[in-house]
Amino acid sequence: MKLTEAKQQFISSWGAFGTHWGINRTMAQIHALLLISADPMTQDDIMEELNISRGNTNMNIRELINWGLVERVLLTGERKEYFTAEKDIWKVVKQIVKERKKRELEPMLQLLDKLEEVEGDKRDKNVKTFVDTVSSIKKLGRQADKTLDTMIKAEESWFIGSLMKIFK
Amino acid sequence: MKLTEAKQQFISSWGAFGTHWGINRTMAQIHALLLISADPMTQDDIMEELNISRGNTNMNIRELINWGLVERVLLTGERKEYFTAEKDIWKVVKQIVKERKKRELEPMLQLLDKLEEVEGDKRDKNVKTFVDTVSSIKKLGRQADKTLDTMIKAEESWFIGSLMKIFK
DNA sequence: ATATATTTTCAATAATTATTGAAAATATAA
DNA sequence: TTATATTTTCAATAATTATTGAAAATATAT
Repeated sequence: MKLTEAKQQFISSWGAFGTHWGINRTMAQIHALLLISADPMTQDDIMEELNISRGNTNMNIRELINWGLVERVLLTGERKEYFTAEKDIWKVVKQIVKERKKRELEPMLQLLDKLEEVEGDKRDKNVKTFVDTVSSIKKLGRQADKTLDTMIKAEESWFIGSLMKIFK
Repeated sequence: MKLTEAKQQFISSWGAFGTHWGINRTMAQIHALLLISADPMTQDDIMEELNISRGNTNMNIRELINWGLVERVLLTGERKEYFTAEKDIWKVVKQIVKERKKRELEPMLQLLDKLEEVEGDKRDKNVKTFVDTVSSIKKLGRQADKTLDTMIKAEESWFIGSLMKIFK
């Protein structure tokens, strides 16, 4: 397979992958493109490569910057802005986990705390089922939160190395 | 907070949560409703509770059954079908992980295998960046795949207990 | 200062995805 | 068997989300 075709396939399937994770296709595609590009790219480069409009490109680059996955690069003597993606995949994964934890897991845990204090007699099976479900989700969620904190601080070798030896 | 309100909040935020994970709102809401309901429910019960149409309810129940999160219950002497959700949250999480691994991670790994074999001289930095990126994603992906296999086989106590002691 | 390049915004539009509801299919009862 | 209840399908429609493109804002050069 030629490089051009391989790049296309990677970008396209990374985009499709993203949509299963609540990320819009274009954002994932821009990320993919920057991941496999040796040099930083301008908005115009990205627009041309992916055949998308200026506005779309701009908004999705901003969003990638918000997620901490892409950064602006200033090249001396160049007027245009250049963009590049973090290439260390472990760092990328940790950054995504960190953001999603903050945006999704933590608010959910806060809500569950409130819901657990529902009024009513626990001898009522409807109350009991509700409270039990909420409690068990909360318990698992809190544990996930802690585990993810550990992971965010860890080196890649933690994941690649030790984990499997211990649980084999 | 009253049970009715708490239920509403739980269902609504579980639905919103789902949309960040590529699951449609209604499917997540039906799942939430069944999770916190003491007794199995019919399609009509669900339709009424969530204010959604028969077709929508039916399709999303089917999808939840495909995911292995909901099952049909036959009550003696009843003509209608009843549905109930697995209440053990650890089992639910494992089931979701299992399905997503199969549907998303495994196909992605297969693709990466192919892409890694791209033609071209690795001294060309474009080829090198592409191959290096693909390889490192693959490496992490394979490790994740193994780790998730271990998790799927494990007891909840694995997650709640040992993991933190080791990595504290 | 003015001119030009570049980035950002956002209303209009397009594309995608979810939902309805009624007809068809299936299952159970009489 | 026929009648009735229940489930399933799916074309039409609604709702949501993504994308465009041109105007406005900003930045840099002359």
